[in-house]
Amino acid sequence: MKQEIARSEKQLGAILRRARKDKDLTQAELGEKISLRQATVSKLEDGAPATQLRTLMAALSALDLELVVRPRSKISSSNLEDIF
Amino acid sequence: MKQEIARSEKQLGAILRRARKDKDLTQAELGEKISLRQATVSKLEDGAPATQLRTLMAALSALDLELVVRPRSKISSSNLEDIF
DNA sequence: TGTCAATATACGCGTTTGCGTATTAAGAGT
DNA sequence: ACTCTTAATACGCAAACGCGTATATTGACA
Repeated sequence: MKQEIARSEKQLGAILRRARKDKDLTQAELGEKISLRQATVSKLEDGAPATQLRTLMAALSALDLELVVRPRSKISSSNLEDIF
Repeated sequence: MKQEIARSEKQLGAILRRARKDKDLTQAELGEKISLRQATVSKLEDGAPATQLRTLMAALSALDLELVVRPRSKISSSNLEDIF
């Protein structure tokens, strides 16, 4: 899986949605794993800015993902190393 | 700057605190940049689990950081220190 | 076009945010 | 010990969360 960059709640939600679908899970199934409602997963993936950190971390955990914090790259869409 | 891994709100808060100090900013100064109170920055860095995504993303932006979502590595960096 | 699965949205509720304002506690240095 | 800066905590408030429950709405496909 490619490393996905998120600089906004919307981007983060989109990444989570893709990751969930890659694992062939429905929002309800993911919610089941982490004791959150399907509706809550929906809002998270939509990128609702007031979503709680707890919700994000739970989803990441269930999807076997982790966060990396790093300095912003010059080019947002991709890595320079990938180009050259 | 090395890439820091966060699997919990607490770890995320600790990373943000280090990044802020590296840039010689006080909580109040960081708050000023993103129109959040010093108290709000304090809670974020403490790893309050119900902190809003908006708050996280704003802080990352002001610190010129970005998030990367990736599959979990086998051994987390925190565990590495315990082993060696 | 109709059906079914999946996702988005709604209501009332208890909880917690971030707010303004302010105070308290902790750290660093002389 | 004292001072100055910085960080943590407190109060009351409006807003939004995630909850249970339930209902739209969407999308895919026979």
